[in-house]
Amino acid sequence: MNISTKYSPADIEDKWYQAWLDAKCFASSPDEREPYTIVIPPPNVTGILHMGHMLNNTIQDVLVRRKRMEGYNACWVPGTDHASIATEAKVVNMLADQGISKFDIGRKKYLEHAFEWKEKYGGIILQQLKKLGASCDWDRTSFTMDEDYSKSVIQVFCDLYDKGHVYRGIRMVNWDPSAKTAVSDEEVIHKDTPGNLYHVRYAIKDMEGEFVTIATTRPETILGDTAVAIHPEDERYTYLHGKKVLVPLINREIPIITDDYVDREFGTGCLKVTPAHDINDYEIGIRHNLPSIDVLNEDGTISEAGEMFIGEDRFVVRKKISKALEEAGNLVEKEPYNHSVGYSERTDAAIEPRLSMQWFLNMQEVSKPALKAVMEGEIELIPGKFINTYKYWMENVRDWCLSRQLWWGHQIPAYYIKGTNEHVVAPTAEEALEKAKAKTGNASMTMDNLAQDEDVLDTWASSWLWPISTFRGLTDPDNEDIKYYYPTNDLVTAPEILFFWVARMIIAGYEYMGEKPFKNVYLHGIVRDDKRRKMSKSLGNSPDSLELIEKFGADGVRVGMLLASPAGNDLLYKDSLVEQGRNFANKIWNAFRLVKGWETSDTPSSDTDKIAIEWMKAKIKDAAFEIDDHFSKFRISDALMSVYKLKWDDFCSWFLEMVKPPYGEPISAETLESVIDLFEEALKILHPFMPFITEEIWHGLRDRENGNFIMLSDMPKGNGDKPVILSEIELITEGITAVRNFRAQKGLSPKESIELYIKSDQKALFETYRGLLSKFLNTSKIEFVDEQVDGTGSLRVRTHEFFIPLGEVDVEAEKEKILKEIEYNEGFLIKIQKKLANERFVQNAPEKVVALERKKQADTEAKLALLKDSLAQLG
RNA sequence: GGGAGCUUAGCUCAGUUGGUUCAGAGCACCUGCCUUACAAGCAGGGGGUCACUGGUUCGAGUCCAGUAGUUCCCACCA
Repeated sequence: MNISTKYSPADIEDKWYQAWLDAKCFASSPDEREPYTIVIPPPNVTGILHMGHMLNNTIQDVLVRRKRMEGYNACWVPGTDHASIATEAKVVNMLADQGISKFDIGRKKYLEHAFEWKEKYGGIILQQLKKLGASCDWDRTSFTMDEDYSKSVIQVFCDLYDKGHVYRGIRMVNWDPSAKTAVSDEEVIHKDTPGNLYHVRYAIKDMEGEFVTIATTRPETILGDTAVAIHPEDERYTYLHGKKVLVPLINREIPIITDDYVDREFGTGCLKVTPAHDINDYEIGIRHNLPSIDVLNEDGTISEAGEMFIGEDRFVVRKKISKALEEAGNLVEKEPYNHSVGYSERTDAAIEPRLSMQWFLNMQEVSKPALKAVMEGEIELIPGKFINTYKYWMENVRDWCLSRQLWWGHQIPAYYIKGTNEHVVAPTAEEALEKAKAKTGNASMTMDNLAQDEDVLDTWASSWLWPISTFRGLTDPDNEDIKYYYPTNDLVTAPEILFFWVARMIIAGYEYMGEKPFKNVYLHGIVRDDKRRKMSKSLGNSPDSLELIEKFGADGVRVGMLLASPAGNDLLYKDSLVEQGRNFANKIWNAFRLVKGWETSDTPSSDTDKIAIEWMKAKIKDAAFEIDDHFSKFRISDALMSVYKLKWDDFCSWFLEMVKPPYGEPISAETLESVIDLFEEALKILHPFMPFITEEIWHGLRDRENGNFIMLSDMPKGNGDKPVILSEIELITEGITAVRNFRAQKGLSPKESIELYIKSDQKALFETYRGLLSKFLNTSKIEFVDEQVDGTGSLRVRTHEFFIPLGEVDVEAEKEKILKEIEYNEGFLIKIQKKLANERFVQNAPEKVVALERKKQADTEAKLALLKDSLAQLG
C-alpha cells in the first residue's frame, strides 16, 4: 500500500461532501427521535464567505454533527436574507454602471433587475459553506423573500397593526442621505469626527450694534434656525428675554426663548435651535411651538427652504457658509473641535436627523415576555455576561421604525385612500379594497382609488421570523415541521446583532408561537487580525476564506478557527492557527499510514499489547466523558483541545508506540483489530471538528458497506469512571519521561541500551509494566534492588528510586543534585507542618482537606528519607 | 456622561461552590535528534509576586473595597 506522507485534503473533500449529499445524510424529517435544530443566521443573499462566517458556521456544524452522532434527529436549516439596504445599494450601483437610475425605470422594472441579480449572485455563499463541510439540510434552504416567507411577514405586520402595536407618525429619524432612507438607531454608528466649532453672532433686533453669539458645529443648519435659546436663569442674558434676533445672511427674524435644556457652561450659553435637523432642537421646538424649517433635501443637498446654496451638498455648504459668515462679519471664531457624528452602518454616510412620516412598532408590550424569558433563564445567553446588556436594552427599548424608503424588500401593506387622509392595512390589495369600502361607506370604490405605501419593511422585520417562517409556522401553523422542530435548540451568532436580531426573534417567538424560538444563544466573538483590528476590506487584513480552505484544508481551517475562540471572546486570527490545524490533520494521517502499513501474524496479543489496549480504551472513555462535559457548557475550544491531546499525545505518542512491533516484524492480528477499533473510536469523537479526514480514514481502515459513514456512527460515551490502570500508566509514563530526561542530561544516546535498577515498595506494580518500561527505555535488564548500585546515577519518581549505570559517575554532582532535592522537599514539608500545627486549620478545614495535608506530609517524609539514604550511600 | 466586563507564562486563554504538588494548556521559545508513520515530525527543557493596594478568612488566582490600565455597550452637550 502506498500512501503519501502528506495528507492532501483537496483530493478527498469534494468526494465525501458529494457522497454525504448523495446518501442524504444531512436531510432531516420529523420522526420518533428527539429533534435537535439550529437555524442558520442567514447571510446576506449577495454576500460572500468571510472569516466571520467561517467561525460562525464551523461552530454550528460541530454542534449539529455531534448531536447527529448522539442520536438526535439533527436539522440545520440554511438560507439567506434579502438584506434590503445592502442589496439595494449593490443593485443601484450595478445599474448606475450601466447608466440606469432606478427612478427612471420604475419599481417593477427595478425589481426585475434586482431579482436577476439575486438569481445570479444569491446563494454563492451557500455553495461556499459546502466547501467548509457544513451539514445543512439543503432541501430546507429558505430566503426571506420567498413567496411563503413574504406572506408571513405581511401577515405579521397586519396583525401587529390590528392589535394596535403598529402606528404611523412623523418622527425624527436617522436619515441616510446616500441610501435615501431612514435607518434604525441600531444601524447608526457614532464615531468621533474632527470638525470645527463655529462661534456665530446674531444681530439683536431693535438693539443697534448688539449681538448674541452661539456656537455650532453645523453652520449650514443656520438657514433652518427658528429660535435662539438661553437658560431661563442665566443672568447674563436676562435682558434678552422676549427679544428677537436675525438669522445671519438671510436676516430672518426668530425669537429668543428660554429653556432648561441649555447648558450655561457650554460655549457662550446661547443655543441656536433648528428643529428640523437635530433631535434635541426638535424637542425644544415642540415645547415652544416653533416652526420646523427643513433646509435639506433627501440626498443631503440644501433645499429651497434654505434660501441660499440651494442644491449644493451639505458638506460643501458648510465650508461656503463659513466663508460667507466671515465676510458678513458674523463669524466670531472658528476652533477645531472633535465631536461625535453618526454614520450609517450600511453606507457609511453621515446620518442626518430628519423629520419624516414613518411606520413604527410600539415595543412596550411585545418586548415584555422576551425580557422575562432571558431573565428567568428560559433562554440562556452564553456567555452569561450578555444578560446585563440585554436587560438594559429591553428595559429601555424604543419604538422600532419599520419603514425603509427602498424598493427591495416587503412592500408595506398599507393602502392610502386617495383624496383622503385615511388608510387601511390588509395582506392583499383585494382585502384592502374591501376594508376601504367599509371604512368610507363607498361601495363603488375600485383599486384606482387606492395607493399602496411605497416603502418596504426593515429587513429585521422579516428575519425576526426566521425560526418560525423557515418551518412555515405562520402560513401553515399546524404543519408537522413547525410542531416537531420548534422551538429550536441552539442559536449561534455574534453579539453585534443581539438586539437587531436575537432580541427581536425572541419577541416574535413569544408573540406568534407563544414560546421561545430557541433554548440557547451561543455568542461568539468577532474575527480580528493579530493586532486586534477588525477584519475589513479596506484594511486588506482579511485572508480569502476559500484560498485558506484550499491551502490548509477545510478540516485544518475549522480546527484553526476553533482553537482560540472561547465563547464571547474575539478570535485573533493568524495563519499559525490554521497551520496547527493542518499539522494536526497530517499527524492523524500518518498514524493511519502506520497502522495500514503493518503486516500481521497469527500470534495472540502479548501482555504488553493487552495492557496498552485496556489503557487506551479507558483513556478514550475518560476523554469522551470530559468532552461531553465541555459541550454541555459550550466550551467548544476546550472540547477540541481534549480530543487534540487524546489523538496526538495519548493515541499517537503513547499508545501506538506501545503496540508498535519492532522494525520489520509483524503485529499480532488480534492486537491490530483492537488498534483499529480504538482508532475508530477516537475518530468518531474527532469527526464533528474534522469531518473530511475522519470520513476518509474511516473508509481506509476497513471495507465499509454502502451508506456506512462515520458521520452517522454513534458518538462514544464515557461514564466518568477512573479505572486504576489510568493512574498506574500515569506513573509509568512519568517514570519513562524521567529516565529519558536523565539520558538526555547524561548524554546517553537512546540507541544505547541501559540497565535499570528500581528501588520501590511497589515491586508488583513495576513488575506488571516491566514490558512497557523495557520497550520505551531500551533496557537490557530491569532489576529490583534495596539500595543504590555502585557506579550508577539516581533519579526519583514520586516515592520510587531508579538507578542507571554510568561509565563514570560524578559523585559530587550527584550529591549536589540530591541536596537540592532535599532542600526543596524540606521547604515543602515545613509549609505542610506549619499548616497542620495550626489548630484553627485542623478544626475548621473539612476533614478531607486535612487528610490530604497529612498524606502530603507522609509522602514528603518518605521521599526525604529516600534522599537522605541515597546521600549517605554516596559517602 | 451612565453601565458592564476584563487584567494569570512571550502570545491566546483555562482555572467551575475559597482547600489536593494549584499556579495550568496550546502555540511560541531553548537543547538534542532526518530513530525504519509523520521535520507539517520525535525526545527533553526553561518560563508567571495570578495588574496594584488594602480587607475578610485557619486558608485567596478564586470573596469584598479602592487604584491603575484596557475593552465593550448605552446615551450624546450644541
